[in-house]
Amino acid sequence: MKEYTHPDLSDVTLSAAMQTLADPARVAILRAVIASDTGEIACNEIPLQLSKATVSHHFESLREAGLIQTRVVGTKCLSSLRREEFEARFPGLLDLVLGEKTGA
Amino acid sequence: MKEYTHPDLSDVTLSAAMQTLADPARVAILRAVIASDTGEIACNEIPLQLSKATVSHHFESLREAGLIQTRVVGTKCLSSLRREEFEARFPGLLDLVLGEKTGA
DNA sequence: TCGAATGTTTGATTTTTGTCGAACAATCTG
DNA sequence: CAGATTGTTCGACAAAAATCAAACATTCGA
Repeated sequence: MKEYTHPDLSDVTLSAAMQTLADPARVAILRAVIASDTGEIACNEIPLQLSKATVSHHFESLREAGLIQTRVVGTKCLSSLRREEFEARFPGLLDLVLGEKTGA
Repeated sequence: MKEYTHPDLSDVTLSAAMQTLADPARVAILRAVIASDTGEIACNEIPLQLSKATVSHHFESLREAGLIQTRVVGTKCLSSLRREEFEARFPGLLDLVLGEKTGA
């Protein structure tokens, strides 16, 4: 549908990353990505009671924070974690967030 | 001046902690606390161009996130890190934030 | 080619956050 | 006690963030 741009991790500030990860909805999205069979997930497969506009915005936030990358496949766009890159930039942060009990 | 309450770290959510640490001004306060000789610092000793009302609010945020503890000494109140407790609750998080280059 | 599926974008609204000045409260000191 | 010092609290306000519905764009499939 459109071309997505993915920032270089060196351009992502810790504050920005923290802010992005501070929202439970976005963490839920990350969990859903990980829980998927393929490691990729489409916007409409997210288990959240949010409008698709809102979900789209959250995906954009995650993209800008260097947490996910998105590719277009037909009419859908599949997002996956940029785990290694993010880990290299902010060691331990992602595991800390994902390891937490849901809802925390 | 007043009695401060400090939450049990088990009542602090990761989201709340992340949100608190996502603000550069609050991180700057934490750095100032650490850089102090005694490990304690008063509100008015913070190297920030912010009104005392704003600084007071930031201290409150840090307190509610379990990051600092504050005690009253005469007319001033001295705040110090709850480093071990916070570390036990969110391992690695504080070091991640403090290790980052200023301004990030 | 037409309709269905999938997201994005726009415009609007509501909430939350950061900020300040001014008034207030508590405590020390002279 | 009077004044100075140190913070807190109270409005107020602006900026940012989260949210939605509706309109739009793109692509797949029949």
